[in-house]
Amino acid sequence: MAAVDLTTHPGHLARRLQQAHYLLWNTMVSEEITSPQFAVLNALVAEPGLDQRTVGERVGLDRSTIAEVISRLGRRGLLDKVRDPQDGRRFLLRLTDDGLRTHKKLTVRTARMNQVFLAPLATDEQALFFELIRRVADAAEGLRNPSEPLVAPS
Amino acid sequence: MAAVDLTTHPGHLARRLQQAHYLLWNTMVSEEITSPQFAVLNALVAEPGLDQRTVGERVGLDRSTIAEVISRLGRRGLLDKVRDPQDGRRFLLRLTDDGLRTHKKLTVRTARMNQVFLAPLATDEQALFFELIRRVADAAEGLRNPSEPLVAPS
DNA sequence: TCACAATCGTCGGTGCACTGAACAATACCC
DNA sequence: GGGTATTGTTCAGTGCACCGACGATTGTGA
Repeated sequence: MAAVDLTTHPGHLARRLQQAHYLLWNTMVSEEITSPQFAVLNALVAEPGLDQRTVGERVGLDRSTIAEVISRLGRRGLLDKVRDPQDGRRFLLRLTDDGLRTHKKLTVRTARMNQVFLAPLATDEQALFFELIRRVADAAEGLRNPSEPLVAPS
Repeated sequence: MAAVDLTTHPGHLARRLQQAHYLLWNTMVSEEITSPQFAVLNALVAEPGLDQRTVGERVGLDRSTIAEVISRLGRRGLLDKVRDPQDGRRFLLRLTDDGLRTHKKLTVRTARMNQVFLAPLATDEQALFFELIRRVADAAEGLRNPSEPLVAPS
């Protein structure tokens, strides 16, 4: 009666998109390393020695989640945690040689997977796909922080 | 060095999009009922008396996940599970009055949330947004079933 | 200097999502 | 009619994702 068409609900579409990606990742990239784990490896390739919180910021994960992901990567021997001698609250993170190798290998496979994933779209549509999703995600992300005012509050 | 730009990775974008949606849903729709739970309510408004597996199929959840979601909705008194007298394996699902009321209330709020969520896009861009995501998700979903052959195998 | 606030990490709790295995009920086929 | 396959549900295990609370460390201001 009053039922709604979920195909016009962005949340539902986003969930389905992620499921589809999860499926393809598992078959084409790795069954061991997940996509968020790869994102963490990638962040540490770009900026070795980051602390945990900053890595979470880079890849878009909160403190609790990033702690678990990092703990799994550490258990697999892909990264090292060392206390920051300058600031005893932080752990400095750095990839091991194994971590670097893994990142390199997965980078190749991920590129292949992305091609397959985006194959249904023409090249210009792919660019649009990225842009539209990014705009929506950025805007919603912006609603989270109460928009730091341009003028300092009294 | 060999780090990759995650903003051109559809999986990463999909994850961020869903996080953004989760955030907005929590603040604008409900802190109790989640988006997948609403999808289940909606499926049962459209087709009362479905069994668990079919509901999962409608909303895109596997058997394990749908079982948990339904168990939570049942615990909240939003739906009833009854053994199918015709087929003792199934449970027939039906919303309670409370479930119907909840669905109605959330439908209104969800519509408002979708407007806010999609506000960064012009109307024609929103249509494109839906179409592009749906095409990618459908295609990947299609890869899952090994494409039932048109000609029966020997 | 010393109390107070901010920051980093951890822990507990909830919920989504998948796989693989087990179990019960039904359907099918000889 | 009875053995076998199929189907619906559940359970155990793993992993992502959030929140709120807590302890430890650092930074700041009176």
